[in-house]
Amino acid sequence: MELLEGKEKFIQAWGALGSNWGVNRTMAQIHALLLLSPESLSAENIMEELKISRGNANMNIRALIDWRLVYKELKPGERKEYFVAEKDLWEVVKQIIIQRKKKELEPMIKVLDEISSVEGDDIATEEFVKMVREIKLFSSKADSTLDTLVKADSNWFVGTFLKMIR
Amino acid sequence: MELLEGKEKFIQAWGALGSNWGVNRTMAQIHALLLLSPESLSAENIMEELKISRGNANMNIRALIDWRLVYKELKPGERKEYFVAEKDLWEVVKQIIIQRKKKELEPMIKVLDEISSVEGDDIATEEFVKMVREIKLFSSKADSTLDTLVKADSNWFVGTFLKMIR
DNA sequence: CTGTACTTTCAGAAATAAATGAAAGCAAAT
DNA sequence: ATTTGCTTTCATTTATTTCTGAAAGTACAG
Repeated sequence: MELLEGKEKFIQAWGALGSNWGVNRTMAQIHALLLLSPESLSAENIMEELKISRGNANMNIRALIDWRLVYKELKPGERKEYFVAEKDLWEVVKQIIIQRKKKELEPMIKVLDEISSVEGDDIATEEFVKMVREIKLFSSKADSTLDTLVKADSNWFVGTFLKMIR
Repeated sequence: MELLEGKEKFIQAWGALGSNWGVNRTMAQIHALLLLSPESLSAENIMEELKISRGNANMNIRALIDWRLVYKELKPGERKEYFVAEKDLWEVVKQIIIQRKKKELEPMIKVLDEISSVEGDDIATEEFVKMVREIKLFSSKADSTLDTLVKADSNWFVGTFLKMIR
């Protein structure tokens, strides 16, 4: 296989994967391109390689920076901005967990808290409250487990955990 | 808060959560409704409660069954089909992991295998292959870790794991 | 201050995903 | 063999998300 073909395939695949992970296709493709690129790339470079518009490139680069999956790099003497991907995949996964936990899990827990104060003395209400409490308990556990996971370092994760769990 | 209002809020929140997890909004709402419902519901019931069309209800119930998050229940003497949600949340999470791993992670690993055979003796190719191998290694580790996780039982997970990890 | 080299914004266009509802399928009941 | 009660399909419509490109913004250089 040719290098160019391989690169192309990787970008496609990473894009498809990302689009199921709260990261849109283009965002993931930019990340893929940067992952494969040993040197940093400019917005211009990215637009050309992925054949996307300036606006699209800009918006998604910024989003990647917000997610801390990409960093800005300023070359001395140059006005243009360059970008580098976070290449430590464990760091990438961690960031995604952190972001999505904040955006999804935490609001859910808040709602569960609110609705567990439903009042009424009938069976239906009791059952509802019981279920909600159960879900709340599970979510809280998931939340703290993820916190711990995120604090754990990469080597620990891939090494020790795997052994322990077997 | 009123029972009805609480129910409504939960369905909304679960729908929003689901829509970020490869489960579309309506699918997640149906699941939420069934989670809250101590008895099984018919397609008709679901259509009414969520105010959705027959086709929509049917398609999403089907999908939930495919994901093993909902089961069919046939009441003796009745022609109509009834549905119940999987209520063990750890089971729900497990199913989602299993399905998404199959649909996303495994194809990614396949692509990584393919493209790690890129040929060429220049620096660029070498760097490409190195990066791809690294990603492949990480993905395979994630894959087997998830396998192990899925095999572990709920109590072990929420209990022992949490203690161990601290 | 003015030009230059960039980055950011955003209204509208295009692409994609999801929902509708009527028609077709299916199988138990008569 | 036909009706009846329900499920499934799918072409069309509707909603949502993403992308474009031109215009506006920013800031350094001369």
